[in-house]
Amino acid sequence: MRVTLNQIAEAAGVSRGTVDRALNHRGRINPEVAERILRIAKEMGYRRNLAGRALAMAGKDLRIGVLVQAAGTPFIQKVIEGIKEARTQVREFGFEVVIKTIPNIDSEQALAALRELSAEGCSGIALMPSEEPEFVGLVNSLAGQGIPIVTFNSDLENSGRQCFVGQDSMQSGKVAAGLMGQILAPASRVLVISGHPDFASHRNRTKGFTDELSRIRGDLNILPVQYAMDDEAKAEEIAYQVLQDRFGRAGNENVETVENIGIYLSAAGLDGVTKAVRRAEASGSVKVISNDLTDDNIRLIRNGEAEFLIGQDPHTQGYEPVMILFRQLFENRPARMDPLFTEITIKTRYNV
Amino acid sequence: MRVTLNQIAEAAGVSRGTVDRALNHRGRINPEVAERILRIAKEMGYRRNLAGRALAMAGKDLRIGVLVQAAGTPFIQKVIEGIKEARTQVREFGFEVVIKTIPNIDSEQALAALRELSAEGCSGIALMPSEEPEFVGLVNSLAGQGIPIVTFNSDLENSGRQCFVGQDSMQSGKVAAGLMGQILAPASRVLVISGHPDFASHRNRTKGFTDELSRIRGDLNILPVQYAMDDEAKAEEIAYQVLQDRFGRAGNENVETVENIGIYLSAAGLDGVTKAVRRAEASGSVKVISNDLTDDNIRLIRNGEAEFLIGQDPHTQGYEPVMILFRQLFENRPARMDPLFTEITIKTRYNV
DNA sequence: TTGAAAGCGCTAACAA
DNA sequence: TTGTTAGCGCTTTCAA
Repeated sequence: MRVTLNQIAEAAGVSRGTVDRALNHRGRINPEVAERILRIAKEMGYRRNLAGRALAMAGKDLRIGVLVQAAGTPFIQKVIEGIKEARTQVREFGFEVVIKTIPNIDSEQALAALRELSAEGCSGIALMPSEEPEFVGLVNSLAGQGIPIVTFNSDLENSGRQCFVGQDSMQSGKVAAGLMGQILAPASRVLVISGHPDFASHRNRTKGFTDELSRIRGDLNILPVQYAMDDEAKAEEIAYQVLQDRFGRAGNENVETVENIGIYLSAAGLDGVTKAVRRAEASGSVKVISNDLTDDNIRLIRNGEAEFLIGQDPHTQGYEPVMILFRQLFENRPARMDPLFTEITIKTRYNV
Repeated sequence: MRVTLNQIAEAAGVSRGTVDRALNHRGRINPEVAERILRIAKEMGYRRNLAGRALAMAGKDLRIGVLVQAAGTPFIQKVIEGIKEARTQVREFGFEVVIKTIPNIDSEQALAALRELSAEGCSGIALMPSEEPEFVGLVNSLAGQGIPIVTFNSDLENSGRQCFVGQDSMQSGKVAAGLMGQILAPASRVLVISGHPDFASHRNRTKGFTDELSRIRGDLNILPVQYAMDDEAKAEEIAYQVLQDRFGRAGNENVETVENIGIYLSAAGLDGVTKAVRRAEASGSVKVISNDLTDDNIRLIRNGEAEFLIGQDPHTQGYEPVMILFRQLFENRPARMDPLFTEITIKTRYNV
């Protein structure tokens, strides 16, 4: 049988309550007694039993709030799956997880939802932030009240938030650059299609990609970045224009077969690009690398329409923020403060 | 406050014990009553509280045994880390995890260790199997006694084991083939260095690789597979012989710069190959893909000595078997029977 | 600063 | 077949 608080109490000649105070640093205890108890506990090989703690705390109605924006997108759907998995785990200990979703990115709605979470008495909140001053103000105010805030997917660096869970976007772009550098023939052209210039993660991926690729492959011709605004049709047009340029509308006798064209998608648009490649009849010499393992993208890569997908582990982006808050509120251990960067995964048609 | 057994008992006009019997299908209950209770529980939105269960079961001294072979190798070290992480989690519920390690692969010692675990009264066992009849016999006998057995890293298909956690080696070889196919110039030569012909996972990776690569890249010249027996010096010699063949000892004026040489390591040996490449002064035109994210390999890929590493998630190979057994013994839910293949990860110097 | 005691939700042994 | 009851290890309130 494992060592319990009672056994330590007996060995130390004090009550169970005193042992609890010592072990959990609750104060209201004679420092010397505390020290002695700590020593005895160590000697006896004491390990806390979480079940006991959870049960004793069950009356407290601990509640974790989660605010999700852009809940309609396939990527965020996967994040939500992660949140829900964490919720079922947390629930089994008797605690609640309240999820508020907003279909798009909307700072008004985000602010309202955060107010609701606060009003509902959440003891910790995970959120996809808005950068509006009022929103940031509320985050800071909540943090000031001792409610830990964890940002996910997108960060809010200069705020009272405790930590961030999400991707290192710059590095994600570099990973793509490394791959592109491996598969393109000398002197090939490279087209970069990004999502939205206002979106930090899209910007950073693009920058990481172009910086690194020009560094390692000076021979390549990297075309100016174009923005598809997360619109498949737009992505298709951008890609088609570039492919056209080379192969001509009705076949071209001067095709150089060695050189090829690389396309990097730092946001949505793979479906559009696929159509453009078909339309331009250029499939043989185009190498495509895209972000995000959405169901559509997975289908496309299985079908050979892209060489690589770069993933950012959306499941973890949902799961970990909730669990970080849970552990912190439930156990009494020091909180995680440093950002948790999710793994950057590389997928081909063989391991997707 | 959440719904509890007591509340259901009250609502149903029965005792808590009866509700427990109904909800956990323990029998000794009137089927109609059980059905009614189940219905009421559902209506009230009952969710079990694991903390309560864990606490009530704490006296039972539940013990999970783990048998690890080849514990000295860097790869298995990572597996053991996974086992230990699972152990700390399981311990917090008051249960024990007993780990027995054997430095090498040794069926005698493995058998002895399994006997010990059995004698120590483990309620579930995770193990890296031996294929010796006596070992298999003991596995079957334990399974027959209702002790669930989970194999990991290496499987024991035709036995009473419940499920397997490990890699799909054949697919791992195909992933490597897909990458090699992307990065090799036309008509290049490919050298495959495997570990041991008796080792199923090495064999399967090699087969997956050569089959797939010859399928997708008929132009390549895949040399006969050679075995390095997990010996770095041997790997170095094999690689050096092949590289020699082309570049000559003291430089060669007829080097064709377009064509290159691909080396696939389906087991250990990257350090040796690296040395061979240096010795042959062939670094410019050699493309290396190796298995396993050992610390040495990570160092080498960071240093640019290989293009890709294929990982098999050793942490999960240790963590999951223990957790599968824990969940199964602790909760009363249906057990996992189908193999759990760990993710095949692709790493470059950028995302390792 | 310390002790005593109630109770968290559940299981299981025993009684009916 | 059902009810009763004694805990499991811990937290927390109240009293000393």
